[in-house]
Amino acid sequence: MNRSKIHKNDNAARAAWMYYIYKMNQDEIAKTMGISRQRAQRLISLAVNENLVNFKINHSIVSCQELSLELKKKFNLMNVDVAPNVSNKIDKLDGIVNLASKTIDTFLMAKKPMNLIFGSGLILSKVADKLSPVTCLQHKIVSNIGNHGPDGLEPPYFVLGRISQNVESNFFPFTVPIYSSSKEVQKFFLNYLPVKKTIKLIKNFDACFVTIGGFASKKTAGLLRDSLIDDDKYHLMKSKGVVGQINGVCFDENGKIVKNIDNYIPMSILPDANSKKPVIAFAGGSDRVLAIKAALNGRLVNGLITDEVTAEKLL
Amino acid sequence: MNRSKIHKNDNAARAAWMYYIYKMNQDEIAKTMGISRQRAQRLISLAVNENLVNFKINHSIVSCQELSLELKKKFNLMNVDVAPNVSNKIDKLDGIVNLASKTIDTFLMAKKPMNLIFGSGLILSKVADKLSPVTCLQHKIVSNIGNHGPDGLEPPYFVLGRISQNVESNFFPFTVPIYSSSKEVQKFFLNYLPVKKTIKLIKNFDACFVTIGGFASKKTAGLLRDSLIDDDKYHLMKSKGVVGQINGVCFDENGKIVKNIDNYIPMSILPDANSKKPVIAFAGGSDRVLAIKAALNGRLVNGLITDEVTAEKLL
DNA sequence: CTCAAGTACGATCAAATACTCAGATTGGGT
DNA sequence: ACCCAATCTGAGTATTTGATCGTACTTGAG
Repeated sequence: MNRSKIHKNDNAARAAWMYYIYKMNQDEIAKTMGISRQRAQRLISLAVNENLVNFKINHSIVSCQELSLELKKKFNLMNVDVAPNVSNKIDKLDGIVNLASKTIDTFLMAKKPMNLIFGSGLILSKVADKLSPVTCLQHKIVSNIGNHGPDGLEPPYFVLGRISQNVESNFFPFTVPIYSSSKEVQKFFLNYLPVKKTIKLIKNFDACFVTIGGFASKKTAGLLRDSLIDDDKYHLMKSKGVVGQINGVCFDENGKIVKNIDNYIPMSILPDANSKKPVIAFAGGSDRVLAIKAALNGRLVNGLITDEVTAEKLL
Repeated sequence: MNRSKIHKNDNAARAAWMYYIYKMNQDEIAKTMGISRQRAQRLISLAVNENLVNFKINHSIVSCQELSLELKKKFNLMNVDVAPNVSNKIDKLDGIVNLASKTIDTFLMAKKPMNLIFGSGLILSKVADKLSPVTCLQHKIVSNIGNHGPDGLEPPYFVLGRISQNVESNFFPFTVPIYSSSKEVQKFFLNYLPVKKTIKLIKNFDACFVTIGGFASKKTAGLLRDSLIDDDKYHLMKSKGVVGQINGVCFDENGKIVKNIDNYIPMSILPDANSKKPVIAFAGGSDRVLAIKAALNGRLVNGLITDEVTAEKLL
């Protein structure tokens, strides 16, 4: 955030304050600030786009509330949030993204220093874009998924980088490949000092946020779609019973991690969800129900933010 | 909150969610919910009026931020919040009310059981109306100002009652007069068992919220305006150096409590602001600057929520 | 059952807001 | 200093939202 942007945001926040809190209309705001009405309109819309304005609906929509309680009970979870579903027109993910970013905002605002661990995935990267601008130098923000793909490529969702667009904090990327193709490579990285340090941070986590990837079809398997694995590997994995993955770590329908996949040693460190600390998954969509259910049953996570339809299917 | 209202609020919340979170327009919402556009509009506006929608501006407007830091330092305060000022057209109080209700909302949401003490005053009653609907049976909500005036009249701002419109909790009114006119009356109430119990709750407070009343002129002296005292008493008090009051307890320009006013024994119990617990005043307006400054100097409170102009005058 | 009072409804219109485009301004690079 | 590109601006216009009003429906008392 550069200086001029801060100055602009200041005006935007002021305009938004007048609009949403004082309920003034754009004409009045324009007059008060000595600008044109259009400019006032643009400031307000800027404020909304820059996530300076938070809309919170302060009423648990009964059906979502109920779903969330049932999920909590059935899978013995710590945190569950269910976003209302609407029509198919609206991207289901938006609701999850909104609730997720609120949750993370809360952690970021906390005064107590924490190690906050972030995985990867489409939802998480959208969430990162939607975080409220904040400075929280007390925390450490750590990635628990490798920062390069098999060919040295940058993986598609560079979550930490996106977070740093909005949040001023201390960032610790995980400088390993998403998966190693040999034990030698794995060994090297596990003994590489910067990596060792990051692993220590991850193991001392205070909260962890991940997405759950599906495996049902070629289209829904994120790993394949993002060219992190090829067709052959995809089929090999399926034949070994893989139904989903978190940060590249594959698991079967019971949530048991599937090891021994040739040339595929996932490097991500998944925090222990049996601890008292939250390990929250953001995931939804009917093509992922199986994967989510497996992850919950295997207690790979202890919290879930999802949407109404998915929640119903999980029960 | 009766059953039908809850049901209605449920739809309202859903509509508001679609409008503010999913950014759908009223036409789309109407189609999705199978209702007319007008009805959708009315639901959204209902949601806003019922405080189901919270607008939070997530950006410390730089000048307000600075003022708040300076105030904190100058008066050694725990919490300070400054609402941006706009034009004279807009009621200055609205900004204070907004920040204040957010603050109180936070306390109400807390899981830890607390004794929350509420005083009286115009701002506080507006704040009460603006609280988000919530159930918090873990807390005790206690009044520390008497619930009847000198002639048995109900005082103008029945804050506890207004809070209970929005908040489901345990309420403890303070069943004494705002002030006693004789030591006998005072003595009776202080020994009256229900009162003793409430006093105990007040002394064990976890947070306390009050307003600061001015005394500068007949118009600005709330006590007089609300017919709790008469002209004679007002002049008597002024002659004794009174510049402001909290819950009817009068103090001079150093924030020292003025006692020995004939036939006027305020019954309110002001919590100790030298403790670590927050005692927060909601107050603003140029006619109250003197009173606010006195209260801060005398450390009758340890936190303040005010507006930009007042903050500047305090420095 | 009937009537009156109050509430809800949707059509219509006025007001407010969002978008578009063409000209103006700014700022970085040579 | 000049130029180009990018951004910003305000007028005009399209879209969306809010308010009014008369009708229809609901409710509760008699």
